[in-house]
Amino acid sequence: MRYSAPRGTQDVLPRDIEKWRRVEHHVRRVCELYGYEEIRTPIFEQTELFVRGIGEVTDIVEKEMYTFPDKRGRSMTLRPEGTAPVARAFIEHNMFSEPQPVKLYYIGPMFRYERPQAGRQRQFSQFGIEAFGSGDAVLDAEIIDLAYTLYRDLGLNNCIARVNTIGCPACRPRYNEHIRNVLSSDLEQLCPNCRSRYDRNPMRILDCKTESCRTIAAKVGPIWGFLCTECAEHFSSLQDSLRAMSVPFELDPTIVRGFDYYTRTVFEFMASGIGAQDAIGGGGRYDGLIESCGGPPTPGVGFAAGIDRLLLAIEASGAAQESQRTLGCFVAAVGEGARLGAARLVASLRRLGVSADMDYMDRSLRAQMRHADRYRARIVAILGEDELRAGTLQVKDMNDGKQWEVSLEGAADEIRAFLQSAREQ
RNA sequence: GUGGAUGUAGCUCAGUUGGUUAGAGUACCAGAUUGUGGCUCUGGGGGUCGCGGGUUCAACUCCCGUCAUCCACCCCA
Repeated sequence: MRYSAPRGTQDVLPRDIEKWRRVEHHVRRVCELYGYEEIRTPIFEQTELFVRGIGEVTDIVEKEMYTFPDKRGRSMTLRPEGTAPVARAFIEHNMFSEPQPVKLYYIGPMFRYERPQAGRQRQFSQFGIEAFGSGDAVLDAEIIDLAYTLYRDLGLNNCIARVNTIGCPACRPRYNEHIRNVLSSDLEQLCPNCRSRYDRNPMRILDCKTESCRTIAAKVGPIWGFLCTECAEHFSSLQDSLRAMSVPFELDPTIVRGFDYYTRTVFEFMASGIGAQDAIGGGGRYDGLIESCGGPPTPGVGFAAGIDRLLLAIEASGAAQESQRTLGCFVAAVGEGARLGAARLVASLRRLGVSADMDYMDRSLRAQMRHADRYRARIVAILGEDELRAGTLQVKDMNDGKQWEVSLEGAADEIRAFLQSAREQ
């Protein structure tokens, strides 16, 4: 039996690891630059947390969760997103008694049982940020600015935030009512999906991709005019803040987002050239979430982005480089008697902080040189019977081919010094 | 969950209207007068042709099923 990685999962091989580390590095750097602290939550939670947090009638909860019973029969679920677990931790550790707002970020694998395709895996990596405790629209803008800054730092230019508001439980029903009124005569023309949305969640009709639905939905018009005064103020304050921060954005009334917990601000970032799954980040405000997860009424805003898709977008936009292993010193041993001496030298080099390696395949000197070259070793130290007798070592600079002799005693220090000065040039 | 495309060496792919021991490039290993890398040359190992049936004298090739991968729908990061 030959095993393969489970459907929708992938191995990140050594040659690609540098790309991942680079993105993860920038994520951590930018988040901390903006005052967010890392939090790590479990990879699985009680199923109930996601059902309550994300919403019972969302696609994620209805058909995409990796749910399993543990040995005591309790229903557990591999986290499909990061916000609900972080909200749970916020409540569990009484963070509402810490200085507000509490600004957290996370990064790690998420799981959704879906058919894989370009930019969509069953296990995928996501990072996200959450700010709890403040309802200030400036904070919403700060988060969009953080995302924008990160994309720029990763080399993703022409990234623009598409921003909208979806009101609050006070004013949204009026807009939903409006949508139903406008579309009541066109019900027959809508796709089956949208027909059921008409009753359950009419706003979702606005971001349907079906051409016919889009033309029909176009006559609904944006929510702006239906907002309550608080939501309208919040929305205009958000735009003022974005402008003050010089964050480019465009208003897009079709952005409505998929989770139940969103209120007021919602936004998305798209990339081009990475396939049909082109959302590389999105988020919004969720003032009701903490309460619905069992905590005190606490406002919050957040954002999440898929690392895998960022990588695709970086790849599509051009410069991405493969990792190459490099070695400070390869020690080539000739003859059985030299092997021990080579092992001793390799060990001392490593203790001095010089990356070093040797041959373990009983190769000829020629083959060892070839390998040193493939390992991209800067220098090769050659130790044979002659050198052993004389207590010396041949050292060769693989860049210019120059070779010289050093005394075996203190060779490690000399090699280290050479590499040091070579690096400084 | 639905639809389409594709499965031949580690990787990228050839393989003629079905016809003998299934090929190339690359990667890997070794060697090129026995102690020196990149370039070049030579040789070598490596494939139950995804899997299971069927048609046929004969199947990598045709048919059915199945599994996997990719792409798209749905939805999202």
